[in-house]
Amino acid sequence: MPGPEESTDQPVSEARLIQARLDKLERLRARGIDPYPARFKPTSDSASARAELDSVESELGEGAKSESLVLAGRMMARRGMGKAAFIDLRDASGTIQLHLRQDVLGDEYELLDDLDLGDFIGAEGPVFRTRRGEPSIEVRSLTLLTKATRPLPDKWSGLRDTEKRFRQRYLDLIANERAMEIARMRADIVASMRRFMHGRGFMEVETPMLVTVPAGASARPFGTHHNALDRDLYLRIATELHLKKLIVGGFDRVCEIGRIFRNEGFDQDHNPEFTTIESYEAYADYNDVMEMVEQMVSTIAMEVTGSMIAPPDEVGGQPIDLTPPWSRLDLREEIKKRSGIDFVECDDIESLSAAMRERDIHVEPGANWGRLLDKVISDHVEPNLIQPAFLVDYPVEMSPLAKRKPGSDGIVERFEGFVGGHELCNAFTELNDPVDQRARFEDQERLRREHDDDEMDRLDEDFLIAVEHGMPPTGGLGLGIDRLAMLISGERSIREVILYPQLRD
RNA sequence: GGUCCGCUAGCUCAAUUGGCAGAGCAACUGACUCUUAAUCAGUAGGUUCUCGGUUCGAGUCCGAGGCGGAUCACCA
Repeated sequence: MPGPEESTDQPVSEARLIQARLDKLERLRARGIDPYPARFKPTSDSASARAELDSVESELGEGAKSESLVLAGRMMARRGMGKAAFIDLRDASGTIQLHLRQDVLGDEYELLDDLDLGDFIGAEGPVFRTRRGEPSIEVRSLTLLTKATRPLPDKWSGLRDTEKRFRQRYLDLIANERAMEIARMRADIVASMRRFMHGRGFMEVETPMLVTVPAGASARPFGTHHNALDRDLYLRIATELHLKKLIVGGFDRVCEIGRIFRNEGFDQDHNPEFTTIESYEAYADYNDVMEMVEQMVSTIAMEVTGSMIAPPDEVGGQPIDLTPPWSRLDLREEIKKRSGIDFVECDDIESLSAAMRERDIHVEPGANWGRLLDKVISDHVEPNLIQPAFLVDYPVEMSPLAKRKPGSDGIVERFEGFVGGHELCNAFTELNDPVDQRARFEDQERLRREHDDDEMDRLDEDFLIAVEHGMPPTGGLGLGIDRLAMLISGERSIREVILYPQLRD
């Protein structure tokens, strides 16, 4: 973090802008005004004031004035005309104009000389409509609430520099209305999701982020160290195994909304820390989970935006219709249709690699079979799934935690949900056969060694012991909340839906 | 990690072939009692991301680095 005031490094012109504000600060103090008063209680806000004006006008007709209101906010613009002035006041509900007159305010009008754009001020007075029709506060009392000593970004052009927007998100929020809109939308999405899950009887829990075995997904973990125990720990890469142990413990519907961490690159679809919801429901299977996902996502979209139609995934593209039911597509058939590759025929690394090379799909040297097939899916299938769809029934090789599908050799009851050409969720009928689960983990460990792949899932003995005690039939889900926020807001970069995205130092 | 693009005043952006670094907003001084990107007159404000090189002369060309973005690879 930079020091408090790096005046020696500061460009001269910026230092002069700051000094001008500090000079005003001193003048104010000299006049006995506290530039940082401890308390101020607004009785209204800009949106309520506008509503109040509509209400008194409908009652008393044009030229009506409300009772006196008290508002507080940031001064965003000023238009001075000598003995009168207009100020645009921004608060959390919007913006309203203040009208200040020297003959009304008397000595308090001089306060204006020492105010700057960006200062927080409080104003008291009735709301009225100017001759030009602008709802305005006729200010009878003006109070400085907080002096800002740095200048704001340009009031008209806003803040475009992406680096500054992400590193100093508060400036983005102040300068760009869209930034605030997205942040609100994301908060609404999470709130709506909680209502939905709680309404379905899910108990929301919190499980450890610091773990001794980073298991439950294929990903490279962040490592850390516990000093008192002198022991290496990892940041969780999934919440899956802890939640399933709660199903073993007897809860039949649990979920967790929380941050997980994957030590991988970041780009417009990936951030090293991101948020998921995972849920586990006893006596449900993956068909029940599919139904829940389409209900949940469409309900959230409706509650947050008032529509089940999400913006197109690209400029000029088709709007995305989230209305249930979503298509169920057999994975094997879909891969065949899109790439001509049949993974049942290409059942070893050599034949699959050969089929991929024929189609100019990059074959990563040393990759295992599941990883290769995943590459085929992400190259040829995923980009075509614009309207919401579930890809259903995955090969067991790439799904170590999913239950085998009865009567289908080598296939598990797993699905992934895709929207706008991106993966949204991953779910399965959970594997609860402890002998099979142990064998699957051992396969993963073997693949890790043979392919030198440190992203393979890890054997978690505590989890295996729990499953050996008996986990009822369970349907589980993992869904990316950042991706959901991108979908519903129509933003193409994950950085726009994360308030503080990862950047280089 | 590869390739490409960008970085100029607090903010948004200009700068011709390598030839005096500019504008709008913000700031400062003054005028102005219904403006709303207020208006009018004036003033000031620069490590052109950093370091090195070529050149009489570099914002501009070359090399290295930093940060950001796009794309490819990787990361389900």
